[in-house]
Amino acid sequence: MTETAPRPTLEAVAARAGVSRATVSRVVNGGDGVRESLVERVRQAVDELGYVPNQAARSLVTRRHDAIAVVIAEPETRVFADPFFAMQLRGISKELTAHDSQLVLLLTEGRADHARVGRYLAGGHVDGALVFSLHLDDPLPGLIQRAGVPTVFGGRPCWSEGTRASGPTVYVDCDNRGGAREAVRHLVGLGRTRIAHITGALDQTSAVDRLDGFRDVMVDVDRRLIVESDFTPGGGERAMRELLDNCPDVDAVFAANDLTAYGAMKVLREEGLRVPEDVAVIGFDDMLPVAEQTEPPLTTVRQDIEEMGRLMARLLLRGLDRRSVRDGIGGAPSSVILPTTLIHRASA
Amino acid sequence: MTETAPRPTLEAVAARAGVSRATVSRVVNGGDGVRESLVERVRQAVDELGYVPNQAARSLVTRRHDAIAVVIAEPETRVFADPFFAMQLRGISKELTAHDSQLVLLLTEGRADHARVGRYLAGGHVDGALVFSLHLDDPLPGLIQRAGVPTVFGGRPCWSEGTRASGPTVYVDCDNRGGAREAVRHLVGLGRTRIAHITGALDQTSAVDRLDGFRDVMVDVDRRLIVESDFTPGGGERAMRELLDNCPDVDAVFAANDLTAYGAMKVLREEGLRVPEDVAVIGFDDMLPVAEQTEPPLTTVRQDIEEMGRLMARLLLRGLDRRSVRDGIGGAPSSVILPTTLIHRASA
DNA sequence: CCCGACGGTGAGAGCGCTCCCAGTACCGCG
DNA sequence: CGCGGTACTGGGAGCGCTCTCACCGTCGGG
Repeated sequence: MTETAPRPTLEAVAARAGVSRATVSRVVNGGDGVRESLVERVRQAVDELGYVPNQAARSLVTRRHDAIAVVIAEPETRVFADPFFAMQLRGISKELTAHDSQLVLLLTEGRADHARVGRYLAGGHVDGALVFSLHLDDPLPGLIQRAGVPTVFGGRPCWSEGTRASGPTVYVDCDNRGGAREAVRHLVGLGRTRIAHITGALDQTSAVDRLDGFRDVMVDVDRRLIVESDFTPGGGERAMRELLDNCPDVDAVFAANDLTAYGAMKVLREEGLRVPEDVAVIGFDDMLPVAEQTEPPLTTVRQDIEEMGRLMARLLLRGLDRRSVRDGIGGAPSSVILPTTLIHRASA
Repeated sequence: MTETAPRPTLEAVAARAGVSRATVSRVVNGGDGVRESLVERVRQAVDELGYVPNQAARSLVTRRHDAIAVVIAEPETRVFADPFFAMQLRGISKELTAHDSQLVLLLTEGRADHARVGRYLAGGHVDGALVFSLHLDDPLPGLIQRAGVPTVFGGRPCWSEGTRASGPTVYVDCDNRGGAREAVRHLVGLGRTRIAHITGALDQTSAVDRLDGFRDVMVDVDRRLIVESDFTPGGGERAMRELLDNCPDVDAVFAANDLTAYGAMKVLREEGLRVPEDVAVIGFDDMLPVAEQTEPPLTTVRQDIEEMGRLMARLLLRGLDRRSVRDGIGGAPSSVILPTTLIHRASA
């Protein structure tokens, strides 16, 4: 807790370098159109004084903040169990850093926080927002778009009634449905016939899409082979038990994510069933710490989470740049669906 | 990506309410010393116009930002495997929200980023900083303290030579050493005699402190019973293998954290050893998703991670408040060591 | 030889807000 | 009735920066 010293201003640098404020400003912002000898002199003055621009003053006139908000709306404890957000954040952070922007993190739980987030975003503190983890009937996306902040969503947002915004929605997602299809087809190719699906939390589009992918392949599937769950290991355990009770002849499981698969495999082991001999298991996400640690290692659908984060940031920043050059070349950025890959390990 | 509308200014609100800018400002900042009827009128004008103060303009004059930086310096991928940071962040976020402050997240990897972080903090963008995950010989803490930003560290920082700052250092940590002692004593109480320790990454004080705690109890321990590791599940596996090779008679393991314990238990199971009958295992952290999912459920030393985060934020904010009231009552806040609790589950 | 063009440079006007200080109205009291 | 307070309220300066625009010198072309 040291005392902060008063910081030198542009004026001070100008005085020391024997030039005007305007010239120093030009140098600090790139130095275009300033004689080389002067640039040098100003640079030196900046160094000597340890000058750092005052961001508040700068924002006041430029109306830019070089900061974007990351909103994670996760009322549950899933955030902890799941390295998902950490990886996305890492990707976002990298991209923003490269663009000299800051990351303002807004964690919310419960609706009460929504108003606060809406107010903050509307307050023009940031240039844009990256929004995650939306659930059905969540008023947040509507709130945010109404706040007029450029936004990119992580995962296809689902709109609750009437909150649907007018403008185009930009989001980044992976090909949940296609990935699921590939996983299930792999199980079919293995000769499995009683293939089950443990779903994710169905108030999220990712879970719904994966279920749809499962259904695409297993058209007339026995209803009891689809068990609703919630993306957690505990949920996976419960679902697997229910599955074994109802369909003891199940010979393959496609779980909505790796954590769920982990829970399911735990139950299978407890029940003395071998993976993959008796029951083949496939997960989703390829969360390394989980997928590689299971016994046997988990076959799973890989999505590049960090890349998704990076892409979201890039899309947002590109949109901001474009806007600032008065809608230059090309239209607004549009959504991106990243491909998935099936990673073959031992569990299927 | 909607277009942002021009936002109303104080002036506009003043005009609408038929008062002066100063009065509106007073109302917006609490409304003390303004006639009730006027307050009402101004409030209404604010609502009608949807006025939100311009933070940049405000910061420019007040020199406060209502934002604090959270610096996570984690070059490795540990961040992903470990819900640790997510939980701390949650705690910090809660506390900051309650104080109307924003959280600026600075993720760094590698020394190159350090300069950037130093520059950012020195740039006076935030009122203070919360810094995590320091390793030995890390120049970051020195850099930060020299930047003159009020800082609270997460975990006892270790200073590399010569970077030690002059002022007092404030940090929040749990009682790593005491917790370790309690765990090991518990194993002793169970009648175990060949008690091993798998350490964490010894370039972090938490790992060193836990090792010290182990040594406090196991004074003349067989050197081979201490195996250096790195806080990861994979590291735990390797360490456990080494342990079994060198000391097949080991009958208890105190692992530096739950993840390591998990890896160790995996190897024990593979080797056909029963937990806790043949080898008792204790972890550290009580990371719920891990500790409750192991087989058998893990006995571990619990630290309240979210509370640590919250406390760090509270300490920092308190320091800032105090400073602003010109060093009012009491001195600067000092470090806090939180107690740990041994959670008895089935593994020991 | 004059004029316009052109690369540099500096003066000055704000950006939207807070805060100091001067001003106004109204009260009670001598 | 006037005076000193008390309780508000408004005017204005100025936070540190960017950006427009006027200005200066230099150069080339007519």
